[in-house]
Amino acid sequence: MRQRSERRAAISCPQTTALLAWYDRHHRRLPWRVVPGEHPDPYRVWLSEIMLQQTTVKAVAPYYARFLTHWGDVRALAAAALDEVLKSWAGLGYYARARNLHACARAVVERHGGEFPNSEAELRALPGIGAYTAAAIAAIAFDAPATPVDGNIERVIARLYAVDLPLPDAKREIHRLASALTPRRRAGDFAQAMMDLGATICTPRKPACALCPWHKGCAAHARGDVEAFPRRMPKREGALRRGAAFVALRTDGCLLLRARPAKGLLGGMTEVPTTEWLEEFDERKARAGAPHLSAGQSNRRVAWRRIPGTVRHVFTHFPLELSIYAAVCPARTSAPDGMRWAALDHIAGEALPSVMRKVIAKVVADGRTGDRTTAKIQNRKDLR
DNA sequence: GAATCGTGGGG
DNA sequence: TCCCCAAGATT
Repeated sequence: MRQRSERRAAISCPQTTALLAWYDRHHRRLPWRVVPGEHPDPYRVWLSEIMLQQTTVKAVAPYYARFLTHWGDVRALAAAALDEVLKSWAGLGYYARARNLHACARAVVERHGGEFPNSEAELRALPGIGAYTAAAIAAIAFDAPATPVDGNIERVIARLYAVDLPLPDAKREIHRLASALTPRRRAGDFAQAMMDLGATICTPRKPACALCPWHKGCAAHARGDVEAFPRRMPKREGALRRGAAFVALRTDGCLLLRARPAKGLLGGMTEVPTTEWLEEFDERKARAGAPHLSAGQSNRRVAWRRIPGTVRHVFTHFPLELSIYAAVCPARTSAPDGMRWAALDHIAGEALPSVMRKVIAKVVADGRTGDRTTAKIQNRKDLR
């Protein structure tokens, strides 16, 4: 972490003034923003900032609304069970955020009496709040002269000054440059103004420089190669991993599920049973890893059927290809240790990450499980 | 400092 | 189809 005292414009420089004026006219209307002049609820600012980490505004909006209907303040969220939070977060990705969100709510109640602290340092000490988010909350919720630097601001600043050093090494320099522009008053508006500028004008590709309040002083624009900034270090791509996933359907309309380990990839989320996901994948061995399902005394193993094709999914650091197996078993089939039967009618409420919904949807689309169960899930829309 | 950690949309 | 990357944090 970098907690250095930053130099700020004693009086707003012309650049700062111009951007704030632009923001007053062209700011985005977003669900977590309040009308100018009103003080935002720190809980809502925090909730939106956590959700917006590496996540688009469009994706966040419905989740934000749903969270507020369930948990209107930090005490309500702190009192919730983690499982319920994970269920509401399912599909949004980066699930450590949900675990930290819950831990943070409890920390705010226990350490701070249910009120968010207003200093960057205290915010930074809370779970899931890093340098960016601490500065963002301080500036937006408490109007403190802090300088959050997100991907938008990195791009805007890198272009404005034609920063040649590639990211992520340039982060320090970009933060210094952004700090120097941050006004003592309206720091929150200034930060949001740069984000809005980056999101609507100074976009990664095909920026609308003609509409930019900063284009006259923009070094990258003067050079004529705006899109070349920010420079970035090339990133290695992860090797393909493979695995098998097993979708067991019971004739009474239930699906076999289990919980993933609390930490790590998709930590704490729900899944259908799967093998490990490895670069070295042996389909024959994988098949042997299918859950052993038998019903009552008859003790006949259910047959697993390979669904043609695969399910592909791309995680941040590796692509995944899953072979899918399906089985239909009698209603009295019991669940193996550590697994449970979940009603398909309530599958939408399960903490299933997107990759698992894809897997289940694949079986549904295949549509050859051959009984009423198929018809039941084929009618469900929440699998997409 | 480098790896890990999701997902969906846009060009 | 492929590639980029979005209001980053944690270990």
